[in-house]
Amino acid sequence: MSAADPVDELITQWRRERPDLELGAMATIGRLGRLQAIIRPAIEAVLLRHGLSVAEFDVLAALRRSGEPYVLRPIDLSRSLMLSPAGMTGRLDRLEAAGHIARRLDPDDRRSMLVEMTDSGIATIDAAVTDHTVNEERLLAPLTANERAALDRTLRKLTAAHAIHG
Amino acid sequence: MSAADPVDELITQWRRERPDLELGAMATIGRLGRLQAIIRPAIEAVLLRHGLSVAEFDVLAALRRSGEPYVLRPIDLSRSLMLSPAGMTGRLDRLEAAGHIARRLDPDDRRSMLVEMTDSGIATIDAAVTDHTVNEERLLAPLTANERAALDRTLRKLTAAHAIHG
DNA sequence: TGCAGATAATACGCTAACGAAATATCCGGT
DNA sequence: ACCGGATATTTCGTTAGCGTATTATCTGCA
Repeated sequence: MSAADPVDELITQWRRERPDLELGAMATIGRLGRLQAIIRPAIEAVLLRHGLSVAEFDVLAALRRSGEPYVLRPIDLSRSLMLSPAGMTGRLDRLEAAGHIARRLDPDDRRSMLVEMTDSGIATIDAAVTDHTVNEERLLAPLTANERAALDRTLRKLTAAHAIHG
Repeated sequence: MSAADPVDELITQWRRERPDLELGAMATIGRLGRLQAIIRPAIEAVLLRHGLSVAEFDVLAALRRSGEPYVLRPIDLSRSLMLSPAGMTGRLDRLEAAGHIARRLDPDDRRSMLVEMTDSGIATIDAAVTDHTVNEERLLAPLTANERAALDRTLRKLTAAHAIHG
């Protein structure tokens, strides 16, 4: 229990001011947020070397994961990335300007567009995801294999529990 | 390993397209992000009942934790909330308009302001944090006491490891 | 066949953050 | 005592998201 931990400080302050509160969950959820605050810039830094923001990476990754011919509709992308359709329009505009994707009309549905990756987009996402996975392994490297497995199991259990009832 | 888990789907797709990648960390970090995506709206919903956004709650909470007389400088708030000074100006503007804080000149440093909570601000944050902690306990309720303790230990170890070297 | 309601993409206005610049003030070394 | 660099707040311009409205198109039912 090193006192240098910012979450411990926060909890200590709350306990002094509001000794009536149950603070265990606040501590753990606080650590969760703090971990994200550490991880996120570390991930951004690696993607930036490939000229990508996390937002752009996510779109190219969704296209790459979908397999050949790397074509999806904007509505599918917005759903799979949990982004509003309006927000997806903006992201696609930026990716198109960067030359990573191209938009064409969907021959089967004239309401819709088809988003396809360019050769540049494919090369960029393949190089970026290689670095990205190495980086993510590095970020979890302080944990033992057992700790990592337990963490993954616990996170899965939590997300599953909340996915069920909401 | 229920196939309904969106993270499992994502990993399965990547494994098919890029069998050369080490994907374990991506799965765990993906679950971490997904958990945040579940937790965040649940927290927002509770705070909204008190008329607060998470951003506003964080400011009032920092003031409340600081103890009597609930006064801090904007620069201290911006540092402790990891927010730019410009962003803090905006948040304080909104909290002032809502009547939760008041700004006055710092008698000891004329560059600086002092931010103090109003009675309304104190009443609001005390009610909100009570509900908030109950809500956070509920969010972790699917886990056993052992799982919660292990999760907290692991998160602490990870954040500590990265705080040291960066 | 034709029409009502659903659906896809985009445009628009709003919000809230950031970085940089401006302004005012403080402080340490000479 | 003074001056140069540091510090605190705010303003400004930019960015990127959201929700709503708009336009075009599709689909199912009478």
